[in-house]
Amino acid sequence: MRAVRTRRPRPPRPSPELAKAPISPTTRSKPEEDPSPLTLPIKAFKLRLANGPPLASTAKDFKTYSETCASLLRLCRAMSATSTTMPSYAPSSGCLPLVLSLHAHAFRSGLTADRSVASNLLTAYAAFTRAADRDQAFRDCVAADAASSFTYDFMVSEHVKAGDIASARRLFYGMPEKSVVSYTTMVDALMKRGSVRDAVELYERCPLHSVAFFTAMISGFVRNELHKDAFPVFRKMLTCSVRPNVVTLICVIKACVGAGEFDLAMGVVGLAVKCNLFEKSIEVHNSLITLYLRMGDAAAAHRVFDDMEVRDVVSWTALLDVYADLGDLYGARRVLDAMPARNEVSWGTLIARHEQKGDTAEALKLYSQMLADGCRPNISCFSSVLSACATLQDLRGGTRIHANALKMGSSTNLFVSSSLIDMYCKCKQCTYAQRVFNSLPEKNTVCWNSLISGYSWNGKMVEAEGLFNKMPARNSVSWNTMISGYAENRRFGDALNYFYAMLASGHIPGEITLSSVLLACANLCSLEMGRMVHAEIVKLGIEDNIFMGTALSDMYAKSGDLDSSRRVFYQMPEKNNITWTAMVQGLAENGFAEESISLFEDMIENGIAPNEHTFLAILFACSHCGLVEQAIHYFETMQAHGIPPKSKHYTCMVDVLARAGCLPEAEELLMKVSSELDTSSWSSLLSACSTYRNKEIGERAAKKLHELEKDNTAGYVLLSNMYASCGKWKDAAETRILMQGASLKKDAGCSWLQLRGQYHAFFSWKEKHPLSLEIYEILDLLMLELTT
DNA sequence: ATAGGGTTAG
Repeated sequence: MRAVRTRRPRPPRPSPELAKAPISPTTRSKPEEDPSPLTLPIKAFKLRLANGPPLASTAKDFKTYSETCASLLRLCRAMSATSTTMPSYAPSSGCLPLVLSLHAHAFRSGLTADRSVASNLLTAYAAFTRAADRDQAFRDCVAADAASSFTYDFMVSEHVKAGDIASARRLFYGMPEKSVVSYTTMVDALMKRGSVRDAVELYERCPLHSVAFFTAMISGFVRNELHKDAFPVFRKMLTCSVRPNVVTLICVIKACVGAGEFDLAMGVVGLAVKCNLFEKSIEVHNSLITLYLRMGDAAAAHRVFDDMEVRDVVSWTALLDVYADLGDLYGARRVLDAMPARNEVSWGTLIARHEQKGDTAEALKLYSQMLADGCRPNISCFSSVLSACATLQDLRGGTRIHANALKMGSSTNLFVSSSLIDMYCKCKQCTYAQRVFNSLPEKNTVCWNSLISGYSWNGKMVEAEGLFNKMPARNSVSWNTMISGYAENRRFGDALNYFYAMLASGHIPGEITLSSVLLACANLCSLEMGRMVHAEIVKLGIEDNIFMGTALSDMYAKSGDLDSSRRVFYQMPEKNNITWTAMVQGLAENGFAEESISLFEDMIENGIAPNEHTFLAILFACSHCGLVEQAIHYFETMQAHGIPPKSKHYTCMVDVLARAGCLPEAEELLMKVSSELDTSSWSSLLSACSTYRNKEIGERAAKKLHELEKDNTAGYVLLSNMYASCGKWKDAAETRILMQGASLKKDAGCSWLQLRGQYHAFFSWKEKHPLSLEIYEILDLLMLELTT
């Protein structure tokens, strides 16, 4: 024990001025008026030590001292909250010596075993974060059989606060009589660590009840996103006639919101009204705002806000979210400006909403404004703003935010690092992403998924597959990532193989899985598999889902089963512009050009906004019917809709004109926009030149094509064809030789079919199918059957 | 024991 400096050189006499005497050297230079009444008891106590009778010599006296000391300590703790602005309030500035002195005295007097003294010493040392002294005091207590239930409860919560759940657990199981307080502490700690199973086990074994205990379970389930599990606890609480309080109510409402159980929520609110629970609680009102918002009743949410007598930042932020949820980001911004005080959550909400709505640039701008406003970004904010950088592929911005996160110590947070991995991958920096991933001390499935998805986004399926095989635990997102990754990289067969593996692993496919699988089916023209997926969708009861319907209708159209495609389309209860576009396109590509055009007109009449893909489909339809006038009309309509034509649209228009024989017009259009076009437009013109035997334009087109792309085999073939069609056999032959000289070969076209899960490809000349001899024999037999 | 915001798949 250290010697305690309790006496100052010149002990002040008790007099009115002395009440204002400085209590420690650090405060001596401070202005005499003290802003807080908190220091007064400490001064009084110091005076008592300085001038009063010697310290207590009996347990009773000592109890008075130690209790005084404990209450002083509570004051110190309250003041230490303001100790950053006022250093003299820091707990070390005078109280600790008092405690040490009291402890020494108690030790000398053999009073450490007094229950009250022991527990006050314990709390005192805990307040000064002197863990070793605290633990010694606890051991003294136990040895002297002076440990009360409170002592144990306190120590359990001390260990929990220090994050030492193992010690807390050991202590808890060693408790002679477990109190409901310790049960509550343990359950809460376990829930916060995500050990839901352990928490539930304790809950089921606990013979005692209290509001806090039940509430801790409810909030624990909510924290772990197991909203539905919270309801039985609430029900049990009511059957045990434990009255819910305000905190319970808040947690239960949150559970209802999370589970989407709004009827139940209204029942709970009714109950709360009956119990008079939410009269003047700001917190309950705040949670009501969010409840009504999630119910889709923005007006009611607003009313709750308006009716509140006192509002805080949370109320205002919830209101901001009401506006944002209605899509009124401008209104949300106005709320932010009108708020009496903003914090990082208010800014973060607005930023997240802009990011979600796709206004990523504005999200980044708001982020800078937030920093300028003096708010420190938190985990959520980093996540959304990094996500914005990912969509913008803004590597510089993303790196800067990475630096900010590093500085704030948030870079190893799993939410932030998942976003970082995603951001670096979207910016084509897989190495950095991998580095972020490697630097993580602990990884969760989301990080793994992010990196896998990042590699597949960059077309690196080998790496993606390697990670997928290595990861310790997979969820359905992991499977979806692989399946859609293969579908995106046009490896449709692999996508289907992963789908089979997913089913075998016992994961239930969801909308996302099935839409990728349908995309694969559509591209493989695998009608059989597509029908199976359709059946699966009906079985899962999600056939009315707009994504499912669109993907199904598209799959049938691409597989050539237009009847089924139409049936799905017309039975859909809800359609969006993508649904309509897919159908228009399906009809166009299958040669139902008139029907495609009339469906497009229906679409416009129904007020569905066409997009660039819709127009591409309709131009395609026109080109196949030779409807030049119509095509020009739609081409102009498109621009009137504010959709700038892209190279594919020009290609299509050139194709329309060229097919109809308007070769000079086609060439003129091409020359006008040539720089933005890809080579296919020139190929298309060249091809038409061979049909219409136009040698002059054809040669110009071929020249242009050659300039743009030296290795384009199609160009040589087309040119050669054109010469052939004009009867210029010599030129045709020379072109072929030229092509071979450039060591180019025409890519072989092929067709394929699926048989018992295996794909068989058929080429026009090379690489004969291994069974081609047999196949042709059968074919001959069939032909014979048919003709006789 | 507590209200407001967040990451990966289409």
